Amino acid sequence: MARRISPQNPESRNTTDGRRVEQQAENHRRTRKAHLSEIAEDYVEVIAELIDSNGEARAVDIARRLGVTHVTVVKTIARLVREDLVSTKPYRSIFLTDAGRQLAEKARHRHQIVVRFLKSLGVSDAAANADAEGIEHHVSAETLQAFEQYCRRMNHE
Amino acid sequence: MARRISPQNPESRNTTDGRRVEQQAENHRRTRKAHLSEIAEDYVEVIAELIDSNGEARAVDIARRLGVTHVTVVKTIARLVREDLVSTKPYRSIFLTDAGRQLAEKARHRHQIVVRFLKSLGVSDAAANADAEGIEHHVSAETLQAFEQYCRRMNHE
DNA sequence: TATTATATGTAGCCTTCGCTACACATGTTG
DNA sequence: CAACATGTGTAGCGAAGGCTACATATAATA
Repeated sequence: MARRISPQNPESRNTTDGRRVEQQAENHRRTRKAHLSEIAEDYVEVIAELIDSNGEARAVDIARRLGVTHVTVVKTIARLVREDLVSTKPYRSIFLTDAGRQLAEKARHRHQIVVRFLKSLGVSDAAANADAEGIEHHVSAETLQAFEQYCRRMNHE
Repeated sequence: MARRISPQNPESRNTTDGRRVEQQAENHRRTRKAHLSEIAEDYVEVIAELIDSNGEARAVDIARRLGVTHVTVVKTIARLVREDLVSTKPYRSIFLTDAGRQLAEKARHRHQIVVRFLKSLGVSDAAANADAEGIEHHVSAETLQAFEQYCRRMNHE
């Protein structure tokens, strides 16, 4: 029976390795935390879209666009109100605060860049749109800039 | 007071628009669902790493690498056992099933491609590693292929 | 305006990932 | 082998996103 190589010992715990492991942990922590913001961004993005096209954002429409029930929307909106991204009044539609509008703008901007970038790479429209939905939330400023640069290079030949 | 543009009417509900909205909803649904697999992939990836380097994967080591407590690991591992990705015995370390090993291999492969791709684009090592952690789970087969192709083009000068 | 259709809200449930605190098993070492 | 360190397990909590079922409010229309 294969027993422990380095038993009960927190793996090869030299400092170099420890730092690498801590870095890895930090990346995972960041990614997990990002997940909370992702949903917030999706909501404000959709809300901004709806306000632009319909003049207002109603819970049912948000629900339809996100593919959830209106109950889920109501609950999540409550969180976003707590976080001061949107505001509501009972039985009235949903508004963005200044912070919410800013976040929506940022999200939309990033989203567009990612889509454009993927298309420039030769990815189909459908896949570009689908993948961007997931990717956009995990792109650092540095990477986003690299995406933009690539698009520019492609356009200027 | 601004009243409804198109009151009580599920937005401009012509068929064309309806299809677009349904597509958007579907993308969001997929992205949300992906989140469950993400965590599974992170776990099997780390477990595979640990088995390679240490000969075994212990809960504490997984915890350290993912930046969570061992309790969280134990709980999540229970789910992965239910999903037949890993197997355990009380007070023994953690093993991958065939399905788990396969998933780990796939995840690792994708992860490497994404990192390599980002670096080829000119992104720093740190950012490439950090962003890949989030991006890798949202890259479709088609996009992954585009990434690989780009890397190949870069290497062949 | 009364009826009906649609939107919003509330109650209460599930699941998942987090956590702390404490109990118990296993390994290491004097 | 006893004592101590370290790893594993369990109880019980919170926050979030999801849901169904039902109640209530608002809007459209006969």
